[in-house]
Amino acid sequence: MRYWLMKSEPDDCSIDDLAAMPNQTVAWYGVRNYQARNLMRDQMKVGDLAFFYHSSCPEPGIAGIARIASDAYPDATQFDPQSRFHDPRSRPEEPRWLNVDVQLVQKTRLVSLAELRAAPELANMRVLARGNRLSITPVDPAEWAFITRELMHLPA
DNA sequence: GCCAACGTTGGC
DNA sequence: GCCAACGTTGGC
Repeated sequence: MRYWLMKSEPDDCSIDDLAAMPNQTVAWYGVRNYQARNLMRDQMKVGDLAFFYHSSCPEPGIAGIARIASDAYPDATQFDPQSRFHDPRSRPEEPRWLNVDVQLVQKTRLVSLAELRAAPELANMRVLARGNRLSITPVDPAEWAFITRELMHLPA
């Protein structure tokens, strides 16, 4: 089992939006970066856990925990001309973009980006690396354990 | 709104 | 295949 961090703009889909979805599950649509797509396609497995991260907002940080709830499958928005994620170069017989489904495990207190940066234990965390722009990054088990136990105060 | 950093595009 | 120009991300 692997751990992940997935960025979402709360204006688009916040942790509370996720909680309000049927089954508390949402398709992680809109990924238009090949590295992030490949991680979903090749590395993610149903049952993996992910930090749900709020980005591009007044208080960036981890807002909850989610579970990968499906394998990767074609992202419907790429074929929707009304969608801002529409990709006219993608063909239904050979879809370019994929998404997984993500299900809420629990909302947590907001662990801010500043807190993450301040922890020496997280110095090598991928999402904190200089210039990182990937919206989906792997999280080491030790980093996961540190954040959930020491910052979120969840039982091990 | 600024801007650093990185990804993508497209001419050659 | 190179690489300059352009677009996007995302914190501040």
